Amino acid sequence: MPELPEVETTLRGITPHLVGNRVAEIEIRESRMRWPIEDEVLEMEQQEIMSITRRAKYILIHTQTGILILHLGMSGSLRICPHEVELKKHDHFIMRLDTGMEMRLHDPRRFGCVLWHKGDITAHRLIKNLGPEPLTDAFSAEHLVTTSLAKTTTIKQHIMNNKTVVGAGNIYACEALFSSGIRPTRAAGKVSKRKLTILTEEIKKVLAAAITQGGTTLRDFLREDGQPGYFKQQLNVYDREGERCRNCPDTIKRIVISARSTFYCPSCQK
DNA sequence: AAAACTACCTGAGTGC
DNA sequence: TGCACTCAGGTAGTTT
Repeated sequence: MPELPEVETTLRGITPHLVGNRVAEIEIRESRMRWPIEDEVLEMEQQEIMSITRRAKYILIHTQTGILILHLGMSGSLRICPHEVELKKHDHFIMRLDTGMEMRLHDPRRFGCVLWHKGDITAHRLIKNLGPEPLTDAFSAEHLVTTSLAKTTTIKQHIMNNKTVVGAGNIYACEALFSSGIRPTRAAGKVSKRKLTILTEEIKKVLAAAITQGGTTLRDFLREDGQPGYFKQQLNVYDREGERCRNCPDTIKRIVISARSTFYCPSCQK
């Protein structure tokens, strides 16, 4: 499952293949995704793709009359390949272009979605309540301090909440908390303003670094051209239970916070 | 209103 | 080799 850097990497990878080209054919091979893929997406056929943007982990493919909203869920990926390449199991949605290439949505767990939307995207039910983008000025230390005020929920849950900030998935939430020296279990309202300021910057830094590296590869994520990302080798705590901290002699611990594996260093994170 | 919980689904890995 | 079990990157929708 792709986190924000993987989604951004995917978006950058598919854009040159799609933008400016015409959709020749849409094929729905399996409509049972998080929500059914409706036949209304066929409206894309014969239309030119104008641009591709992203809001949180939603990829937005714009045509003249509407927007295709894609989400990769936990196991989704997009591939660009020539029409002749054999389809794989779990290739559920195909967008064929007039160039002879096509984009395929592959998603074994089917937690992703494919929706067609007409009109103002900011008013869409999935988009309208989202918090700020992490890599913009809208996500500031002041914003994190304000939203954390008096919160008794853990700081990890708080930064993973899409209303606080989007794009801090499980891996990068763990990593940013490590870099900031904050224990994931600490109540959000009990983290100092100084630490929240550091955390704001570390969330930006870890996401930006991962995007630069082309996203982290875990299990089934492949970039759109099939090449793996290279970020995993520089994770400090995620999936490193029992291994030595890269910053001190202590050992990385694994705990569970709201059913999600959480990794931290007991010495470096207070 | 906020926090906690549930649901969606397949496949990889582990232990017996 | 097979079976039972646990776990996995997300998040909308429901319940407390």
